[in-house]
Amino acid sequence: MTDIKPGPNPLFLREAELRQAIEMLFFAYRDFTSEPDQILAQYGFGRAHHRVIYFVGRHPGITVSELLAILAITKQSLSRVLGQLVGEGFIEQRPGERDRRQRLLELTDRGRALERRLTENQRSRIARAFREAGAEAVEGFHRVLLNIIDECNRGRFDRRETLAAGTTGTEGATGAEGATGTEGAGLESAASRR
Amino acid sequence: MTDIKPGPNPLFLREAELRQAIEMLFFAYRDFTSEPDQILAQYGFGRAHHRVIYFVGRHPGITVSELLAILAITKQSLSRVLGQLVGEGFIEQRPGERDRRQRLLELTDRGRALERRLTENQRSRIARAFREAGAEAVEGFHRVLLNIIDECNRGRFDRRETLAAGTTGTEGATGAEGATGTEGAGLESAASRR
DNA sequence: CCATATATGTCAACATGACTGACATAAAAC
DNA sequence: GTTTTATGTCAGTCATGTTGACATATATGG
Repeated sequence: MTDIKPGPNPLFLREAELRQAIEMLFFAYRDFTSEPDQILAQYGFGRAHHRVIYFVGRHPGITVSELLAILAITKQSLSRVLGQLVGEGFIEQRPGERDRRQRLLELTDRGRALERRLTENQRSRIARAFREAGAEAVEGFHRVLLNIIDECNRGRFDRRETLAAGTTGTEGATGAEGATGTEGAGLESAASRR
Repeated sequence: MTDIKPGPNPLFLREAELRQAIEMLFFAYRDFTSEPDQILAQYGFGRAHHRVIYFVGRHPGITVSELLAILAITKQSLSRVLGQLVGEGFIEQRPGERDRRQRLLELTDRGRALERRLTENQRSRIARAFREAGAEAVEGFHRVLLNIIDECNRGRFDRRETLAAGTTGTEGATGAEGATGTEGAGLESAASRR
């Protein structure tokens, strides 16, 4: 009873540990999204807009299909928010070069500004948490979180790809290629889902 | 720390690391909730019902106010789902002893069965992730996640309390007291919020 | 005892973001 | 030249959140 786990019942402790993790995920995700939500409200946007802005910013030149695969929502749902974002000048569309049916998506300057404003918030929250928890904890955080994610979605977090995305640099015209490569695996599973 | 980051630009890597964490939270939370969502759909329920069932199960005898403070939604929103759960026999209400205005909430057998079914799913996902990541990683996971949570909500995860909840055992008639004690701090902040 | 505060419930209206189903168009592919 | 694919769109529904106003029962403090 003095310190931790002189335990009367290790199963109870394990139970408590799992329950705690469940609740921490709930509170962490809620707190993590609440500040951006407030910013978005100023623009008349919601969390759905944030997700679109985020992933378009992350994968410049992404196609609508790829975006749908990442978000795992219907095209009708995406259409509403994407339409607003394009209409209000946060996102630009341009036809694909090889396949002119595609509408490649990209942030405008205005979109990039909003993206920075929104993500900056979350980034600093994470950065603070990482700093306070220490490098070793960060490693464990990654490892556990990755294992919580469905196996079919873990491909998005391959060591190679993420680092590559950061080091290939420009992120401009080549973005489409990068996005296609990154989301290839995910596309299939999501496509089969709906 | 030794063999990682031979990197060309430590700022880029840090950027990538933060971005990766943001995305992992997104995917992890989505995958984490999707299976329970499917089960809930069979009952005509949604995620909101899950949250109510979960926290009532976790704090038997909890008051409506306390539940509102945890969920951080309006009483009108809660009323709808709570009304359904009571109406369909998943949750029971009884007047408070000291304060008869209160409606103390408790799961019925039926409610407990659903709670188990729902949470079992998430618990095994977390358990698997913990097992595959290792004890050290779990420690880091906890530390980081706790730091992501708003400071005012971290009180819910005091070492003492969680373990106490696990070791006090019975979780029956004494639940009301336990719940009141556990959520006391959180109540104020949320109460002042709306 | 009466006035006020608190715990809870309820009605009504609305916004967001998801869903399904059906249909349309342009371009690619075979 | 038919079929498939990428995308868009119309129309309706549902779940879950919101605000605002008001009702009721009980507690609490002069």
